[in-house]
Amino acid sequence: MKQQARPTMKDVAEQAQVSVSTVSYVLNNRGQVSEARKTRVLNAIRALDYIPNESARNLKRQSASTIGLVVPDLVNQFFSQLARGVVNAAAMHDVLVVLCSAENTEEAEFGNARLLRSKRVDGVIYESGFQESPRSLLELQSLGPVVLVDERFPGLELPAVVADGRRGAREIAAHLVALGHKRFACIAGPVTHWTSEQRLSGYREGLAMGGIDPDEMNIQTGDYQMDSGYKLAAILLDVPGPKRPTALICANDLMAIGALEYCRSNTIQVPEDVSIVGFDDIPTARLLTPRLTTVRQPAYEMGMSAAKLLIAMTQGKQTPELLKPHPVELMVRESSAGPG
Amino acid sequence: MKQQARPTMKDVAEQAQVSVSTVSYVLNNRGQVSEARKTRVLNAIRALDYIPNESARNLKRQSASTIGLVVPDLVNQFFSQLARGVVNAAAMHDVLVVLCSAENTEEAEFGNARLLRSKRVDGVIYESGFQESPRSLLELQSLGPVVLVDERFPGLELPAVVADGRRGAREIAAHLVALGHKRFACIAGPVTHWTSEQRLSGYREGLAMGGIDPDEMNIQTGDYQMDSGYKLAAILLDVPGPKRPTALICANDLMAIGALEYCRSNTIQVPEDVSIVGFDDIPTARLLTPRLTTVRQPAYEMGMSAAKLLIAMTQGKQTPELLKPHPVELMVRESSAGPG
DNA sequence: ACCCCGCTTGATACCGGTATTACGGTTGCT
DNA sequence: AGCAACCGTAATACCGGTATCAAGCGGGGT
Repeated sequence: MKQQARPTMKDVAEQAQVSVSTVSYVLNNRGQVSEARKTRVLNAIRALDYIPNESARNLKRQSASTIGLVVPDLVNQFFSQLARGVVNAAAMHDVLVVLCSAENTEEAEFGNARLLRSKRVDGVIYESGFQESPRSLLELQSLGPVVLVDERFPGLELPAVVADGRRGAREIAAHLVALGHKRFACIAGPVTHWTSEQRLSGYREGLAMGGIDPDEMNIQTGDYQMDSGYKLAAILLDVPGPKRPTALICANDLMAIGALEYCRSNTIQVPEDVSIVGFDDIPTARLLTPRLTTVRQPAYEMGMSAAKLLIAMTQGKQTPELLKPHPVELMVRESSAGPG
Repeated sequence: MKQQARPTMKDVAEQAQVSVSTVSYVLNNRGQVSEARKTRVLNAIRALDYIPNESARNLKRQSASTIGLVVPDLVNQFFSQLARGVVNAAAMHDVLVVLCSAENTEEAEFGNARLLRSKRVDGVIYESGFQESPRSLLELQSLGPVVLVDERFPGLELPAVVADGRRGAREIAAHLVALGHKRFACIAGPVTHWTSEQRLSGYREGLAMGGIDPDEMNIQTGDYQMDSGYKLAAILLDVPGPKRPTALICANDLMAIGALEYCRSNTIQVPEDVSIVGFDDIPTARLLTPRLTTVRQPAYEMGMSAAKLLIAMTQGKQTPELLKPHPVELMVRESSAGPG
C-alpha cells in the first residue's frame, strides 16, 4: 500500500562498495567493469531488489520508451486486434503503450492528445476513426513521430500502415457480380475519410469490371457503427420488390451486422432475399447466422507493423518497406449467394 | 520527425523576465504571484508553446500520473469494455493508462509486470484471467497499490472490484429450473480461480433451490476460450438421448459461443434440443442466432470503479464503498427455453 | 628505474522540474 | 520611530539516473 522508498543506485553502490558510475556501467553494459565488481554489483542489486527509476532515466535520456495509441473505439474488435498487435510488438522492444480510446468523439481525441503530449511519449500511433480534419493530429505531430493506421490524410505526408482496402473492395464487389447480382446498394463510410473513399472506389471498380454501372448503386453514408448499419439498411432495403437491391455492400462489419439485424427483425432472408457483405472480418463475423462474407484485414499484423515502424522512427531508422499495404483476403461465407 | 528541442521552464522564465520559481508557481497555481507577472508568464508560455516535461516532474514528485492495466486478452469484449471504463475514468483524473495484454500466458504477464514495475506506474489494475497463483501479482504489489478486477485471491487481502457473480449464477440456474429443465451440464472455469468457483457455487445453489440435486450436474472445466467451449460441449452433449442434458450452463459467453458453434455444426437445435446460457453479456451475445441468454456484468462500470478506486488509493484516500459487488442482470433471450 | 599507455574506477555536471529557504520591501502596530 | 509580520520574488538543493572527464593503477618497453 504505502510507497515504501525504493532503493536507488546510490544504495546499490554503497552495498557493493563501488561508485554509482560503476553501477550504471553494469546496468547498461557499457564500459568495462571487472568481473569481480560486476558480480558484486549484481548481487547488491538482487539483494536490495533494486529497479532503476525510469523517470530519472527518461529525464536524462530525453525519451520515455513509451508510445501512445489512439483508437476511436476499443470495443470494435478491429481496433482491439490492432491494439493487441501494437502492445505485443512494443513489448518486444521493452516499450510500453499508453492507451487512449477516443470514444468516437473528436472532443475526447483532443483531450487525449493533450495528455499524451505532456506525457512526452516517444511517438503516437493514430487511428482517428472518421474525423475529416483532425485538430488532434496537428497537436500530436508536435510531440514526435506519428504513424497512421488504416488511414491517410491527403496533404499530410505521414507514414501510414494500411491494408489494401481498395483491392479488397474490388474483390468483394467482383464476387457479388460473379454470383449474378445486378442491383446493388452500399452503406459506405464518410467520404471525407480516405479509407472509406478507397473502399468505395474499389467497390465501383469491381462493379464496373463486371459490367455493372457503378452509378446505379444506391449509396448511403454511415459512421461505421452498428446503429447506422441498421438505419441505413432500412432506407436502402425498404423499396418495392423489383427495384430492391439484391446485394448490400457494407464498408465494415459492424454496419453489416446492423444491416443483418435489420433484416432479422423484418424477416428479410439473408442471403435469399438480399446478400450482405462486410469489411474487416472481425471475430464476430463468422459467428453470425448467416456467417458474414467479408474481407479480412490483418488487424493484428497491422498493429505490429505500426508499432515496429514507429519504434524504428523514434530511433531514427528508415524502414520504408513497412509501408506497403498489407494484403487482404476475401472471406466468402453464407451471407452472400446468388440472387433470388 | 526530429525531436526539436522543446523549451524548458528556464526559457519561459527568461522570456518573461522572471525566475523559474515564479513560472513554477504559475503553472501549479501555488503561492501568490502578482497578476502582472502571471500574465507575463502565461504569455511567454503561449509564445514558446511550452509544455512541462512530465519525466522531470515525476522524478521530483515521485509519481507518474499513470496506472497500469493488465488484462489477459483484449479481444474478449468483456475486457475491452473494462479497458474502456478504465481509460475513461483515468482520463477524468488526467491519468494515463499503460496497457498490457497478457495473451493468456503467464509468461507474458510476468514480462509485463517487470516492464510496468520499472516504469513506476502509480498502481496497477489487474485481471489475471485464470492463473492460480500468479507470480506477477507479487511483483506488482511491490510497486504500489493493486486493484483486482473480477477476481480475488484467498490469502491475499487485495481490494477487488467484482460483480455479484454468485447471485447472477444463481439466477440463471433458477431461470433454467423454472423453465422445467431437469438434466444439467456445465462448462465451468478453472476451479482454482475465485470467480469461477463463485459462479459454480451460484449454479449449484440455484439448482438446489429449485429442487435439483446439483451433484447430478455434469461438469467440465474449460479455460474461458471459445475453443474449450466447443470441445467440452462435444463431450457433454454426446450422450444417448434420454440421458442427454437439456440445459448447458457456460461460465462465460465465449465458451457458450463455442458450445453454440458445436451445436450448429452438429445440427443440434438450440434451444429445442438443448438450452445454452452464458455469462458476461458481451456485445456479440445478443447478435447470435439464437440470441444468447446470459448474465450481464457491467464491465464498463467495473473498469471505471477499478480506476477510481486505484486512483483514490494512490492519493491515500479510503473508499471502501467502491468495494461492494456490482449488480448483475439476467438477460433472458432465445437460447434458453423449456425442454423438449 | 622511469615513463607512457591503456584499462578501470570515481567524481561530478547535468537533465527539467519542485519545494524549501532566503531576502528585500511594505505595511501595521505600539 | 522601531519592530514585527507579511508579501512577492529569487536562489538553490534535490529527485535518480547518465555520461564525461579526470585520476589511479598496473604492465610493458627502453
